[in-house]
Amino acid sequence: MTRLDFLNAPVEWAARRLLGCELVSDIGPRVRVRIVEVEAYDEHDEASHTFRGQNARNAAMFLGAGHLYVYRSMGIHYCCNVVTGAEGHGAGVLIRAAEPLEGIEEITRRRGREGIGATNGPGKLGQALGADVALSGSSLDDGPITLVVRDPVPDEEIATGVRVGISKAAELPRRFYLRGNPYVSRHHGAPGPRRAATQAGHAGG
DNA sequence: TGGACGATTGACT
DNA sequence: GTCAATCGTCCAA
Repeated sequence: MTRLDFLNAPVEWAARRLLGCELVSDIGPRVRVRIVEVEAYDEHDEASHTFRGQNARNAAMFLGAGHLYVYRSMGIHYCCNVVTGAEGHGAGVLIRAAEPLEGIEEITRRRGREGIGATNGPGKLGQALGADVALSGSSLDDGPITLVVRDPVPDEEIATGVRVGISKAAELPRRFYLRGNPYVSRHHGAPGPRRAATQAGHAGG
């Protein structure tokens, strides 16, 4: 039992609950960021790494709520996920973007750039936190990267949209972000944060 | 054992 | 707006 057991819940609820919470990395000089954009994935989701069952890469996703899952994207980038749900279920929340709160100098050093562009994407955030696959499976309760739980964000501040960069189940509205937050990622193609609020944001309220 | 692809980013036009 | 970088994992044979 840990203070993160509340993440043992439906992944979409957990995803919304994680908005506004903070991630603290003590891998190097302390870095602390506030989560502003997430996406939900679970084992029934064709776009999820866990859809085809457990394997060596995604084993961390089956460890249960409160663990960290890190994977490599496009052979280059590292992306961070918060594992949710019960042990053996293969559900988690991708942290897509965050707002730097502490250790901004370290983030700038790792990223080679500063400002909004330093943490407004999943690969960027992974680099800013110093994450890599060696951290996959570690505990977010007392591991090198920890989750700081904050008060829930009011529903009216949460926008909903379709997920980014996937080809399967791309229509599912399982992306959640803080409405109007400048650190929410922008990307090519699909409706971005500004338009999603009017096009795909019905579920957000 | 070999071929295709990916929960992305950044540079260039 | 368009495209290259880059490599582990998965699926087919």
